[in-house]
Amino acid sequence: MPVEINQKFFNDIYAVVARIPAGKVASYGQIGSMAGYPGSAREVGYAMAHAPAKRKLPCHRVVNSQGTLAPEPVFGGQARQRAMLEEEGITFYMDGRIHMERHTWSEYEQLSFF
DNA sequence: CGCCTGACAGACT
DNA sequence: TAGTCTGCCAGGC
Repeated sequence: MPVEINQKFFNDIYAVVARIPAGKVASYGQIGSMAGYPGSAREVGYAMAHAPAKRKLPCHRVVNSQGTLAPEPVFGGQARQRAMLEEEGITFYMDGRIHMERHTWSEYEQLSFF
């Protein structure tokens, strides 16, 4: 069994990120809280930066609370990340920020009531 | 064990 | 609204 990420923190973070559905986004802080580590937004970002490709995590759906995209070097540029999100149905404001109020992911939305 | 770094967040000016 | 400062907490040295 390969070594990879043994840290429970990272594993828990990745588990939550993997559950983000297409067409939805979640902030770093939100992911941290849902994984059981409130106030660890920066660690979530660190985890994404070291996320092994094998996990196939939708890290492009994890954005900061302001709705702005990751730095240029990530995802091959913000335009690239934006394109991926738009393909999933995410909409943006004129200034380039994500329409957070409309796309932020809520666990409850996973429950099918109808 | 101490100090710096970071794909953040929220408060403050 | 934008720019700056401080708090977070694990990882790397």
